[in-house]
Amino acid sequence: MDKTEMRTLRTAGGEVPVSGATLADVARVAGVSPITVSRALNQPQLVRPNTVAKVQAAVQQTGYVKNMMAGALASSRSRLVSLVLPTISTPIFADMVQAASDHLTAAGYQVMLGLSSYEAWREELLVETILSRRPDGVILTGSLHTDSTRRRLQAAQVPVVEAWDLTPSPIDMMVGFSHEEVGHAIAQHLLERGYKRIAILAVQDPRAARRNQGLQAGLAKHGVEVAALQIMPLPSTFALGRDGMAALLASCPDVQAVVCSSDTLAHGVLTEAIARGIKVPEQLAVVGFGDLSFAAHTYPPLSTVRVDGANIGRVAAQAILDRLEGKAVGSLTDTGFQLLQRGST
Amino acid sequence: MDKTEMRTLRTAGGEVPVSGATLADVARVAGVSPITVSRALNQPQLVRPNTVAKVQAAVQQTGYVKNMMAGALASSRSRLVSLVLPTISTPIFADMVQAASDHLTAAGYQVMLGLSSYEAWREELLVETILSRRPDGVILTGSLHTDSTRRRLQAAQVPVVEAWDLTPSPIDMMVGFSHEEVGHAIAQHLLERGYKRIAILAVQDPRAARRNQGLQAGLAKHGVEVAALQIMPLPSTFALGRDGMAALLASCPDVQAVVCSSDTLAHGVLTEAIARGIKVPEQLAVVGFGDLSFAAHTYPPLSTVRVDGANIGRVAAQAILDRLEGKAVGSLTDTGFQLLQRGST
DNA sequence: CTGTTAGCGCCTTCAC
DNA sequence: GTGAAGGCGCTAACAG
Repeated sequence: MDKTEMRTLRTAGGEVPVSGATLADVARVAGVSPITVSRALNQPQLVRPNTVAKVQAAVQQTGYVKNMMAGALASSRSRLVSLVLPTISTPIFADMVQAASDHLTAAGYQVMLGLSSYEAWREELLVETILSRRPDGVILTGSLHTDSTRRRLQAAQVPVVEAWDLTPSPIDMMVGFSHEEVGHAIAQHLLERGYKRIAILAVQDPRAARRNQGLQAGLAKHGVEVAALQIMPLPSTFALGRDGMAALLASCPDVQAVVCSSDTLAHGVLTEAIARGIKVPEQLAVVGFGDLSFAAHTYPPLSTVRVDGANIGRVAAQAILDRLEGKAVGSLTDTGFQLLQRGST
Repeated sequence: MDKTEMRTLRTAGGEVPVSGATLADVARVAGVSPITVSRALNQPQLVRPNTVAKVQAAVQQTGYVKNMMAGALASSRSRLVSLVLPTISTPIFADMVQAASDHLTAAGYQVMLGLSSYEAWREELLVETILSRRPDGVILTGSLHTDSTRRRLQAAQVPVVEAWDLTPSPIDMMVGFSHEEVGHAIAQHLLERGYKRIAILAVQDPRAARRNQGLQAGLAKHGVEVAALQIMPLPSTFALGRDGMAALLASCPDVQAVVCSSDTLAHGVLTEAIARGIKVPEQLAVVGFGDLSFAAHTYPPLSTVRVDGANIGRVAAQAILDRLEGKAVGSLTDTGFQLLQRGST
């Protein structure tokens, strides 16, 4: 039996071999060439089973751990996909990350996370750093990026998905829905039910702003103006919903419907209303936005625009993977949304 | 003016240089050697300002993007830190990731994310893949890992933080608190207030189980047994809280207090109670666990065990960074917890 | 099926 | 302050 030079580390649980073995070490132990080890590990079907076994034994013996940094450099394939988003504290974003991560991990890719806090300059810095890792794909949030960000991504010739939006000129691919259309749908929904004094409670998110524009445009067509507009600082929280509702009531005590930029906010509005003895939906309608399972379980259940964050994550990841495999991929994918009426309107 | 070979890409916005420039290309344009470019970019203080300027100009001109893969291989410093956790859908975990990510990004590191869905075998696979990237640090969740995971991490000689727990034998470093103590604190809190028929509603999380053990042990000391124990499948949701409460009431209609494994669950319990006309806290006490700002804003406000996820993230990240800079770091950091009484007990 | 050769792009170590 | 040589660990391309 070969005696490879193998340092060990004394720990509570006994001796542990210190990883430092390279492909060459494994090859020496297995009595084959380095490239054969590489193939036995990465494309075993190209190697005789017998040889594969010898290599696996040698891997065990040496405690070899593959070095993907070296692999990535040699092959220009990093097996890394970057996700860039404003925050993961919003449930729909968390759902998306979870789904994208699961999908990519299953396909043998690893996820790099970049959080921009809704700030374009941070996103720009993140993208710059991210590209220096030569990711095989980048998934961004929304369609608002600095020119520099767009240029860099294009120059990098890396598959890019802009998620959560649908506009005519993507950097590369887009997976999402039209926020203006969401606004229109809400307008129609409320008008059909005879609501007139409609207020908006939103955080400072550019996509929420676009939904609000859609809503206002939709209402305007029927001669209705928004009764009150309350913009809150990020991030969207339950407490903010309660505070925002209080502010809204102060400026417009006879409001009939409140449209919120998130379910979290809407839940706060609901709670504030109930705490004040306002009956929902008899005296007040509340509309949320998101994908929280609790929207169906609040008391009373919340009407909401449902968008499937997990699906967006899955589709975005798949778009990257398809592109990497050379498959043709549409540049615009509409994941749609659903206006669900429940107990609050 | 040098005419470097520079391919361009025709896009909607005009011509964009295709990144493909290397250090050597930049060096050629700047009229210096590659190593000088490297220094001008990474340790400018070692290079004459004049030279730095020339290099920066050449970088602009060539559209050079640093290749950290090559850099990592040559220097054995990846500037990558891995976060491994069960899910990011739980608000306290999301807070932790946000804080750790912010801290690491500010220090020039990038974050790799691994989600294990509370499954040890997934964590094991993740750690294996992660180590092949040669991260400069790894932050895990909890203290329950397979032997193989522990061994691999030790062998890799990489700084490791196990977050969210505090047990006597860390792999390397630990940042968290004792879940048994949380249970004890809750027991004491409830007993002092005269509660006798105490029920537990929890998801299948090993740390929640440890809190429950602490609670049961604390109660047992005073001769009190748990009136009902309801374990729900993961993940913890608002809806699950309502369902769990319903189940609890079915098996124990006269329950006086419900202790939940998360605020989300507790909020569901609260809501179910209110929907049934049960008065909180007059007829029922509810205790949550977490760091949600809404715990203070539910109706009525929720008593909860507050743990600061953001702080855990920050401290864990800092522990990794300190270790990388050769500073001495304690292996056990107790981040503590706070039992906050509000309107629900 | 397996091996040889030749880099990938950068940084370390030493020299000047 | 700047440069030359060599190598980090792996894989592409081509032989055999």
